[in-house]
Amino acid sequence: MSSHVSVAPRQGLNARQTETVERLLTAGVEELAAVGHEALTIRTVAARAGVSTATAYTYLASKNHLYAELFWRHLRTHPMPATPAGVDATQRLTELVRFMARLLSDSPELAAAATRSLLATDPDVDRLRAQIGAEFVARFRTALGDDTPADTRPAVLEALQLAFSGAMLQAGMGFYSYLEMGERLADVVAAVMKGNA
Amino acid sequence: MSSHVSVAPRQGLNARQTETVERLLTAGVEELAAVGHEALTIRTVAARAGVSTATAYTYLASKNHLYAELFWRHLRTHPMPATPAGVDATQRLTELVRFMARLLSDSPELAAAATRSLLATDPDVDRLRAQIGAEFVARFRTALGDDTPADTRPAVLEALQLAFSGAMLQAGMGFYSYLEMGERLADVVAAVMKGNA
DNA sequence: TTCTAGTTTGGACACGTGTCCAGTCACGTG
DNA sequence: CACGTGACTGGACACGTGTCCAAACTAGAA
Repeated sequence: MSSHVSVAPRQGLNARQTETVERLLTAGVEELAAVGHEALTIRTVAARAGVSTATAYTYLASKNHLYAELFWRHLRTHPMPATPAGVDATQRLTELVRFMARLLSDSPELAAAATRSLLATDPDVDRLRAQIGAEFVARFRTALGDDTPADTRPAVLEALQLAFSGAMLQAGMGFYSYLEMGERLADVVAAVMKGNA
Repeated sequence: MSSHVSVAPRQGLNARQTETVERLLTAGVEELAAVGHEALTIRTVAARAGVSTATAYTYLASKNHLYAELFWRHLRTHPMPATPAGVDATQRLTELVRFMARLLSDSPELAAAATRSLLATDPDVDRLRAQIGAEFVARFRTALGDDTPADTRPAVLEALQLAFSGAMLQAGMGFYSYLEMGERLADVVAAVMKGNA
């Protein structure tokens, strides 16, 4: 147990704590939509949730932790949809990057905030960073399937996953929208898979 | 002219101002090496430079601006070396990603700080973000050369550049070292160029 | 119903960030 | 040398972040 009570359900929160956490996270989503990720403060989130700041900090180590947690939940509430049979890897990957781009563009403030917050060094963010990273890898691995020669598969997987991370960073920096990111990544998928399908 | 006197030389700083800026940036590098990017404060940098905090803020809009500026200078003091004749694109790109990885691993604190700071939204960071982004693209474009078919070249360039950005983000998140990043990217280059050389 | 223990609270705190300002300093010009 | 102007200063400020704590509240068990 870290210095903060984790917000992950498997840590054994009782019903009362679970309700407090849910109120905080819901308030986080609402406050983020209302004022954006820079103007948001834990105090305003706590007020919106109807709890004290001290209670908010019982569950949220930091603003970074809040954003990482919200992003993780956003990811989990948007699992990768199953692809129809008979679709090759390039198509699956293309669908995936478009899907992920839409998921990010549904909540651009959260995506940008999370990109930044996942670079933070506190232990609660560490855990979420690992989970989120693993989820990304899993989605790309599933989409890539076994269509690539086994000797180049790890490098292809890494190329795609890094390109996705890079695109997320670029969109977060404001070079283009998260939605446009999907189109750019579709072209990248085509280029990467050209010699590797 | 922004609300802060830009630290870029072409903005016409006089000799006295130029000296003050140089002292601040040198102090920034030293303080970063001494205490790391999270513990560093503009106040300690100012003290190390022998100027007041208010003076430091005359030239530096924010801590983010300081890191972006230091990173830009680091890039510029490490221009991409010329490659010998007769080297193909894959080899040039491989050398480039290794060179860039070494450049980043020379100053991991700065690299991690800059990755985060370049996500900031203040105008002084905007300018540096554009410059740094353009420098990355230019380096990859030069290394890629004309060896790739013209129809796929933009996507290949983007794939490589995004993979580099993604790797930088991952290293900044602590998934692996900046030096290891070079080896990973070398494999990625090979995979991407496989069908595109 | 009472008791106990865990949860939450309001308020204060230390610290950092960036801003502001009247006064001082430094330098160039006449 | 005196003057004017821009650069710099010390100190105070407002605000946000995260921590701490004694007291109050809540819920479950006996």
